Amino acid sequence: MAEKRIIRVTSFDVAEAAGVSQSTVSRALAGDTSISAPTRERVAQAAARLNYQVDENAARLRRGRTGTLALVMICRPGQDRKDLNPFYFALLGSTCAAAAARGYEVLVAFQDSPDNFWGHFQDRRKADGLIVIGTSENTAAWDYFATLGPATHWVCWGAPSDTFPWVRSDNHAGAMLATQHLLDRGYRRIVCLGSETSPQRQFKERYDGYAAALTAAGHEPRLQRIERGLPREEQGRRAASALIDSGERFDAVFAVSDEIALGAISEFARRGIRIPDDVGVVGFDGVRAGAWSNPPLTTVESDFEVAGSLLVDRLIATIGGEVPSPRRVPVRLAERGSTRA
Amino acid sequence: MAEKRIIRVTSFDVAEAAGVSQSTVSRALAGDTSISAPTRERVAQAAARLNYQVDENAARLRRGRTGTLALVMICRPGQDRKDLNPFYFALLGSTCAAAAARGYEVLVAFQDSPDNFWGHFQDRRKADGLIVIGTSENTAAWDYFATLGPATHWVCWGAPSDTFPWVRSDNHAGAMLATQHLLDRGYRRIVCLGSETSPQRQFKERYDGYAAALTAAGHEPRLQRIERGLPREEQGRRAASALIDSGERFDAVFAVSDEIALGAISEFARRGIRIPDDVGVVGFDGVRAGAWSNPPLTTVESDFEVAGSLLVDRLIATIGGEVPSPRRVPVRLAERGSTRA
DNA sequence: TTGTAAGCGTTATCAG
DNA sequence: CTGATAACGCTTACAA
Repeated sequence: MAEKRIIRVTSFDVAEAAGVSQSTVSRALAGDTSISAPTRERVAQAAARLNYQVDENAARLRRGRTGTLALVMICRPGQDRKDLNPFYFALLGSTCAAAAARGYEVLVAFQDSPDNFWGHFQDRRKADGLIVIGTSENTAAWDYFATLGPATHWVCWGAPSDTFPWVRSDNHAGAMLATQHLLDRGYRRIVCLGSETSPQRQFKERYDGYAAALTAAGHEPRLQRIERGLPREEQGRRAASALIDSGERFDAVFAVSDEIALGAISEFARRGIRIPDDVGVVGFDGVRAGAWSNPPLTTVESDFEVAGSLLVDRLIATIGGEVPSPRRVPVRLAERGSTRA
Repeated sequence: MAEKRIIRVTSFDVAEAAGVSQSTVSRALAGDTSISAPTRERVAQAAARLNYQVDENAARLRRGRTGTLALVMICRPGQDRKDLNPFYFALLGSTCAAAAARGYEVLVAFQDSPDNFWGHFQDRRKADGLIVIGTSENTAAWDYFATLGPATHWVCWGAPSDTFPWVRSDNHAGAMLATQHLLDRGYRRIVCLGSETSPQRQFKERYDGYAAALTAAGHEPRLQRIERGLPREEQGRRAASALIDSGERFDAVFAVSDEIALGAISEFARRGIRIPDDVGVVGFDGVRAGAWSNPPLTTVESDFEVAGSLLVDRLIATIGGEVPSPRRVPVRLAERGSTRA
């Protein structure tokens, strides 16, 4: 036992300084009500004087719980951190905030490919549960996380299938909101830029919402498909280009994501099409960049504060042994300049 | 000892299954070279069969190290997570990636005000060290972190003073790059939108770089001050407005941050000033939104991948007992549409 | 090359 | 209300 080790103030030292037993220190500091006020005070003072802080590893070892949630952010392989959809970053932030508000800490990991997929946070007692956030496009990642044992406590955002324990935006309602807004502004030939077959499940839901609103108004839904495997903005540019070249008339587009919408706007501008006069554009996500585009992008925003809270609450419920059902995050329309006033 | 507790596979179980002692299991799994190949194999198989995973809390308690770095993101009080400068999010991502590459995990906390400032990650053995990232505007936060004991291992990005152990962009060189670019494009009356007194230390360095480049070229530096306490974009709008109203001639502005530049661009547009023909604009930071403004913003980008690596490397060096010196992150100019081609 | 045994610093049970 | 004391599951010095 001749290891070299930094000297550490332990609860024994505090006990000695306060003239009580070590277990009393533990109880006093943990707020156990059975400890008398004067004792508690003496212990608190001694602890403060000695700069004592509980060793969380020892506490967790003993308790069997960590008070930590792991958050895995799934990226596209090789993708620059900077090009990650900003919505996910906002969600990361609100998740951390929600976790903190409930007394949990968050361990964050970015994962993008099979050589770094790893979800054994709970098995290793690094965390009590797992939140997985990220693009459904990375199917390998979802295949991996689907293999986690049934004892694993977890929730996810953006799951490609309903077999995952998910929290999601109310995509259907949001898409209807967007479509109805376009109709209200007098647009009639409204095309959806998106996909009904993308692993990005949300896209399908958004398309369905769009189609439902349009059909209800007596119009024909029309889908301009995005090409797979490209950056979203490029998908938007190409879809817009293809739409123009098709020769079919249209006066508005609903894009299933802001980045697609932004790409479309730039293509329309390049081809001399004026927004919002010739063509109206609505996106989905509420990313920051949309506020700076020309014109600023009208979009459907998810309440990402609610999203973070819902993720954390669901996970904590799961940890507590409940079997919570999937949840939807409410959305709202942010009217900006890409649709007529 | 009648606690209810979930049954857990321990290294004893693996030892029994493999027919070796518990310490041999520990060594075999840790890759200790003294263990013979056949034994190692038998242990690995048994562990796999039983789905055994090391309990990190026990391991850390014993080792005295956590293999974790804490990252505190300082926000403006009350600020929406979404309005956080996107550069910080990118930095968060690259820091996590750099940490993972070096075998560390990252515990993330967002903190904004005195009631949630907290830096005792190391004292509580939750982490081996601390990375603090955030706006210098939150002076209360920096006051707090300055009180951490000298034994605390930490580094920060965006410190308001040189007494902090920092990593920073090469602001001076970046500002010179931006200014020289404007000169090369034929702009002559170049005004800086910024501040030399902001707690945001980087702003002063950027102003100095701008002034140095301009002076070297035989021109007069000129500063249009931003008003404190407003959102950056609004600061940009007002500074641009004040500059126009001053009546003094100018043909370009160098803004000390992209968000200020973006605000200025929108004000120039509102007042009928054409960019880049009437006025050239350069920003600093390389935020995503700049790529979507009208016209897209020419800017100075820090290499945030390097930034993350540098933060992590410095911190690990500090943990290892070294006394590393401050480091600068290289920058580059991203030429886009807000300056003449 | 492997086994034995001593902690790491808590929390929780039990007794008083 | 408080004090002994037994784990929690691992890593590592030491012995064989």
